[in-house]
Amino acid sequence: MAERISESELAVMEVLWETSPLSAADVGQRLEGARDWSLQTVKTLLSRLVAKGAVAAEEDGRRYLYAPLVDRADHSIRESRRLVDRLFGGRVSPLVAQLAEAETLSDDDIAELKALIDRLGA
Amino acid sequence: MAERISESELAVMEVLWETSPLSAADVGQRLEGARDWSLQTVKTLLSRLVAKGAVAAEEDGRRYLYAPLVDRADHSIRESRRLVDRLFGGRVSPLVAQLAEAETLSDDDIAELKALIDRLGA
DNA sequence: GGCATACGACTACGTATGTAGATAGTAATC
DNA sequence: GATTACTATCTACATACGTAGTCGTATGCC
Repeated sequence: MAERISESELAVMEVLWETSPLSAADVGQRLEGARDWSLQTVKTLLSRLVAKGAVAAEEDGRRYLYAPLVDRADHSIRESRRLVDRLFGGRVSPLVAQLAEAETLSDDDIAELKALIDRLGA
Repeated sequence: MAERISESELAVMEVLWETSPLSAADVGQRLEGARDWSLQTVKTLLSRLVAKGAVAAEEDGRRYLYAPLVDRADHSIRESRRLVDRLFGGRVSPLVAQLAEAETLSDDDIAELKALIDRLGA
């Protein structure tokens, strides 16, 4: 359950987080446009996710319906923590500071952050 | 030059960002304790980094001295952007909000962020 | 000059990842 | 009942990554 989810696998998870349960064909359909994958590729990713315990496969006749077992927020947090730990010594403000300095923070981002911090600090 | 730097490679980069240029043996020495690697492993990582264009190897007699070509801040930003884009739709505040909610933000973090945001918003 | 040592280059090997083809079973259709 | 279509399973294969051993050569010491 603590296995990492790769980038391609994440695209599949996104679909399942959006709607689930879905069949492999459904997932493939919803990925069209976003990813140029054959259905086989989607199926491989799904079975790897099942093997990793990130997705549940429930039998539905001759096919499976897939649903996420990993919570989206949990996953995001774990990955974020990893990154903050690896790159910023575990401190969040340097991350924000560097993004700000690189001008990759929009005014909206800053306003949202301000509101958030006000709430946290209250 | 835009090649990704893997996790193990990052440990090597950290050493070089700290001090450079260094010989392979120097790098190995400085990694003792942090990573339980043989010197060969360090050398392999160094040559992969050179192949990726992330590290320069300057001849120094019969050995090389290695120095980073990639800037640390640049690297951190690129990786952070990737993560924010992949997991939070490119918006930073949800990242901070989720970390806050998961209580992985210390009071110090929050204070720092507050100061930072105040500066940015000024 | 011969031997130990230090160094880079080449090779190795298991696992993860990205991407997909081939195959076999089953259900539906003619 | 035979053909067709859909599904999952198995197999495949290149590249990346983690980790390291071997080899050849140059160097320094005795």
